Amino acid sequence: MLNGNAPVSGATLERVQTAASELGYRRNALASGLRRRASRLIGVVVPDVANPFYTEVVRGIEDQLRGAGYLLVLCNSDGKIEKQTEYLRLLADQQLDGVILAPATPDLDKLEDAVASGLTVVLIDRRVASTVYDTVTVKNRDDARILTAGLLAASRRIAHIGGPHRTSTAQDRFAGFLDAHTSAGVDPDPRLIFETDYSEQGGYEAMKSLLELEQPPAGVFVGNNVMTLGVLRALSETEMAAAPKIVSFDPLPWWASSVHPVTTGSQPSYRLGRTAADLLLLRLADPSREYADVNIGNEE
Amino acid sequence: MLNGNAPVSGATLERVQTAASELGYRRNALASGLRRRASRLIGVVVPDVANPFYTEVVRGIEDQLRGAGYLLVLCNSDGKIEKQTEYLRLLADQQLDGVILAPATPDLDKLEDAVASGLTVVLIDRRVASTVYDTVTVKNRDDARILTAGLLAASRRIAHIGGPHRTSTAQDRFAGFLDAHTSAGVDPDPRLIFETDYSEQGGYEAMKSLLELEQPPAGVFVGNNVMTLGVLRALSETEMAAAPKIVSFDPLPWWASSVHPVTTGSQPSYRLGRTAADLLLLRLADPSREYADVNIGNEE
DNA sequence: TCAACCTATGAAATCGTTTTCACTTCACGA
DNA sequence: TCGTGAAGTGAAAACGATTTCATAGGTTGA
Repeated sequence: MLNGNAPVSGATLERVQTAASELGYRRNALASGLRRRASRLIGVVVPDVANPFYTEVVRGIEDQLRGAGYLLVLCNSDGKIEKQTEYLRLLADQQLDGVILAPATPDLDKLEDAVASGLTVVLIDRRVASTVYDTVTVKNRDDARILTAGLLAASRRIAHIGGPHRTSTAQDRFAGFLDAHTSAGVDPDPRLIFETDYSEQGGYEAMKSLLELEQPPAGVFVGNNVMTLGVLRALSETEMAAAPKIVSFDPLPWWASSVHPVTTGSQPSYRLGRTAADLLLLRLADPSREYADVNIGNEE
Repeated sequence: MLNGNAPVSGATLERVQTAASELGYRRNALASGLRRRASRLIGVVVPDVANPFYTEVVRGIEDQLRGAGYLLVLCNSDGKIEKQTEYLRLLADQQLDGVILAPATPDLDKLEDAVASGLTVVLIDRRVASTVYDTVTVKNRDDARILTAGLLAASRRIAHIGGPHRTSTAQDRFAGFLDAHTSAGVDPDPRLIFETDYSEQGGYEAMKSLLELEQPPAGVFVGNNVMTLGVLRALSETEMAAAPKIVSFDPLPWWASSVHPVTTGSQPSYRLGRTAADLLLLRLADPSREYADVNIGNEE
């Protein structure tokens, strides 16, 4: 009755509402949700909020959700499929209205389960092999190509430290890396290509290996910010006449002022979050809507 | 019945449970919560998740809550009392079991409302003028004293760029700053003392003012990490023979490798989060428990 | 054998909303 | 004046779990 759907007259409605506010009445969201089959809660599952990239994404989601009266339930999957699955299950149990998910793997099965249990899902950052989800990603391939081209302008020996090849982001960024080489007519040296797990330690070890080569690369393309932290650590441990130039995805605010300056594209993470929240709200309003696949650039 | 509280025999219970899992039965948390008057949801209200300090705190809370089967509802107050109040109200409406709050102001009234509406509250980071809350803070005064003493060992002209004096953290850190001066027998120069709002812009402007002095300070104590970003920006815009030494609260992982190195105490933010979550779980288990006021040091 | 007691079991009430439904009242046109 | 329709009202059902309650069944000791 208090949600305005009852066919009561204007005067009565008003009397009820003033009485309600005078008595300090507060609607019990649990009871309301049980009846309406909706909880006004949106889940967000990311690998790690401590990563500034995802932090900004979460921040963008929250700002957008707040306007629509939703609250945000935060979950860290640590990039592990088991944690992700467990969380999705928990979120479905809590009757969440929707979930914004940065999938740990492009594995579809687990996602299908989630959707089967009634969760509305929007994917961010990483793509999966399916077109039945709203998806928001950034221009990985283009940006990687541009960053790599910058390095190739100075030297032909460019290394690549990338994330796990099963993730679409790592694939796309590597593709951009190769694109730039093709354009420049350079054959990438396979000894300079490293695949790690997007971790600080992975970046550190890869960079160590590179520095131990007889002829270290003149430039290094690093696939994300966390690995770059490891790369910088490796660099700071090594004395060198000329350190390789570093370019990286996912900027951290301070990289310009680092001893070893890092060049990055501008990752529009905050906007990624807002866009994902928008898409989710749109789908909740109209479930039969066509699926959107938004690719966020750096323009604007 | 499915929560084990019913007086059913072992055999029957087991049969029901296997049947339930075979049918893929999932408990509806809304219905369960309505009846039990508990939602298995814990709210976290912080000024800004995009601040690495709070990010780590949130991460710690989440890790701890997950083990206990709770989910985390994240809210950014932007340090504004209105947003904080609105969120607390929303969280109470959602029948959250408890809230971990970094209070925007030491203002008690708004908090009392929240508690009156049935929310169990644990305070973090900032203290309020009341002893009826579990509180977890860090050793602000001691750390500030130690950091300042380090600067005073090199020079007697040390500046202070602090947060708003109404926050307990800013008060404590300033007190530590003064402690160090007293110990060293130095009178702080009031022209070197700045109070801002814990913002990047505030830090930037304060540092600009300092650099325009005839005799800039030899060292600067900065009250938090965000202001330090502004301080570094100001430094990078200015050519100097000898830049002032910077010490700051709340480390960012890269400050050691910055062009202008920043010295910090180690802010045990992750542990702060875990401890707060622990306290909240303890209080939920035993509401008549004595209130705890934990001060986390850097030991271990 | 029977009373007394304990345990297992199914039915029913409850949590606080929202929604449906049957019903009354009133106005209007025939 | 009566019938039709619209509009407002209050009661009751539903959401899905938990808790209480009464009852049935079984066991034990006198």
